[in-house]
Amino acid sequence: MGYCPCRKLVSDKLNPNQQQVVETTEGPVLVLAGAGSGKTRSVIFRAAWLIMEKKVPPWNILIVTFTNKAAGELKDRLENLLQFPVRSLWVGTFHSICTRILRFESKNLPFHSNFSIYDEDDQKALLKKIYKQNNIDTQKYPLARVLNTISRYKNKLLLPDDLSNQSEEIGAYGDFFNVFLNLYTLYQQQMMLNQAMDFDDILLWTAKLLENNQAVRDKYRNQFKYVMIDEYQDTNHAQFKIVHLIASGHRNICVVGDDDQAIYSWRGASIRNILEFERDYGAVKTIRLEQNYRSTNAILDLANSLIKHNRRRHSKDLWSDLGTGEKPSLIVFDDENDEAQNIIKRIIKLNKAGTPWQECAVLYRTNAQSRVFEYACVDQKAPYSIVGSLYFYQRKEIKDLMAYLKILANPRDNESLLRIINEPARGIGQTTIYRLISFATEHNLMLFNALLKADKIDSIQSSIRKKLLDFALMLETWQKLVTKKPVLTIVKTILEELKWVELYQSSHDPKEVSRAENLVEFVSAVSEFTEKYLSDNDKAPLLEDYLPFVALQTDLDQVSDNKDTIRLMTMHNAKGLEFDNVFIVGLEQELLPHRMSMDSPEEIEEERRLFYVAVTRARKTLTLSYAKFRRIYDTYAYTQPSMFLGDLNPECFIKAGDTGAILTQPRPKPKKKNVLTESMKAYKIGQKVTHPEYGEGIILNVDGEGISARLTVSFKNGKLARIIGSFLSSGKSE
DNA sequence: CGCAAAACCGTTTTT
DNA sequence: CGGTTTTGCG
Repeated sequence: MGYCPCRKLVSDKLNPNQQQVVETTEGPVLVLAGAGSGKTRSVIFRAAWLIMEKKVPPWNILIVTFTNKAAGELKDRLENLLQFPVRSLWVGTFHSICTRILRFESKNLPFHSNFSIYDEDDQKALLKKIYKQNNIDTQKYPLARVLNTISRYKNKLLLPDDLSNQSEEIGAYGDFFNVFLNLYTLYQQQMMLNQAMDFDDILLWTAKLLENNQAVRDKYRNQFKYVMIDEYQDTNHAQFKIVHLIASGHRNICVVGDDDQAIYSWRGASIRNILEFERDYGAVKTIRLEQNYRSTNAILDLANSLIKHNRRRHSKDLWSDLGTGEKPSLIVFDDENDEAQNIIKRIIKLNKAGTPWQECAVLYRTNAQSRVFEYACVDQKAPYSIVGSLYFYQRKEIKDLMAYLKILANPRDNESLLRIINEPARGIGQTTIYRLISFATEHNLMLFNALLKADKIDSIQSSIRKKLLDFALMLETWQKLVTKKPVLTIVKTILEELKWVELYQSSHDPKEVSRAENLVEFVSAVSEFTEKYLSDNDKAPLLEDYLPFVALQTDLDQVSDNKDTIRLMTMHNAKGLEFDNVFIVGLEQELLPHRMSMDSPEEIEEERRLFYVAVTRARKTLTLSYAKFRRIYDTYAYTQPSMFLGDLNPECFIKAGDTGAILTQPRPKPKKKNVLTESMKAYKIGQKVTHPEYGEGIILNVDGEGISARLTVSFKNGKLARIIGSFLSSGKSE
């Protein structure tokens, strides 16, 4: 292993500016990197350089990426380059890194190391309860607004106490503020009681810990001697603070960003962090990467002509030596179905001509737009993946199972306990729960302990007291396994003992049956996690290793990375990715820019940047489209083309497909529902089928008709899966 | 207490 | 439109 690949590779594979990024290891470095300018590559080489040339031990390096996926890829590529594994290197998102620190430093915090992590749904549920308990009007104080306000304060590192002390300085007065502050206070109290943190808390408590505890701060300052932050334009104040607390001592910090790609200001991100980098860290070496290695000039010209309409930006022009290439096109469709069907048709054509499916991406503004594309893919039998949708972990049954896991790891987590106290149904109703809570409050017990004393609650009739106690004892038994058995065993035990899968399976409601499949799929996900974990560790993961991972995991689609499928995703999700052929759809006013984001010039500029991000994902071809009609909720309405189309230099694209015919007829006629041949309709329960991947199986359930039917199939290999009819290859022998 | 029918309500984007 | 939460009855 004495061979050092770095020097030669750096001079061979990087341009002079990129080399500077790699070799400037000491002191603050600001890399202004345009889209496709090879910034990830520079970061990877820089890490390799530190390790190989500067002999920096991997555990002294911290790299923060924007998504878990990016972190995984970065580590893989780095190990690939180095030809040896770097287990001790810290690479991850702010949230995953902070969670790690918080768990480790719990003795210095008001939280124990197995604190729960609450997602947005959990937050809402908790806050709703607080509303109810305090008789607060949801209309007058909208939940979403309150949560959003809480989030904004947390990003500024302001807890309820800080607010009441300095409400004068922040100029917060009035009715709303008072009620809000009360809600915020109660919310934080409950979170503490439950030993739970939301996503913002994770950052906030890390920042507070580093700020207030010198020993801890020194420890991490010493540990992370070299810090690199990707997508710095999308960091918020809390994140800034965390980095600053760690890096302001040694000042070996390298941040990479592009103000033109800042698309998260709604989450508290501020380009201030880029603009003021010099002020924050002193003499900065600024390096610009403007050569684009991704797209043809036809695409870059269009991108440049778009983004120059933003006023607040560092002027820069991307250039590439990849030739002119094909001119982007703009296609106008009748309605959203027409758009989806035709785009997929085009992709199929590309595929027939030799383009892999995975080199085709459809990018849209809102998740809701994915549905029609999903249908179109099913209709036309094109394989697809929806990237980054929360689909899986957001499902009720998955969240229920997760609640079991959370309560086992963290018995103080009352929210999780209440979620599953009667799930699956065990005859514990609202009244009982109410009495249980009263008992717990009266005796100052956490709910779980109250449950263990259920036989002492006189107000509950004895048959139900027994049910409560049985439930409590069951949880207690499992709890004893938590530190001894791998998480996979725990999950399987829970499912088996509750007979949960069987319960859902035996339902007559196909939706319930699909819940059974999802539970089974969850086991696969845990199993997959276990395998991955074992490649980095010596023993199988415990529950406490799994929970933080899964709480911060939003896209399940890492799995489908190597699957050859069409990629459907939001423009936000496309950040950092690239494809040969990109289709940007729904370019209409109120969709892009979105109707919630067109009140101020700043918001419009952010929407424009979002469009810019989408455009710059394309390597070879770019297709833009909009529909003249679109259904929103239950009404069809005319649309207006996006104002951003007007920004584009008309010479940069070709307009096609607008016949104007539709205008003579205000309402598009409803599409004929799936035209199908008899043989295609023939899916029946009990029928034998063959799937290209899973082999032979028997249909357990049919949901829908024809090729778009969703089938529940039990395969010979033991797998239970939910499959779309068109993916089965044969259906004989009834 | 469980179940079915009936309101209800929501869509920006994500860690 | 579609999914979840609330309601009202057995």
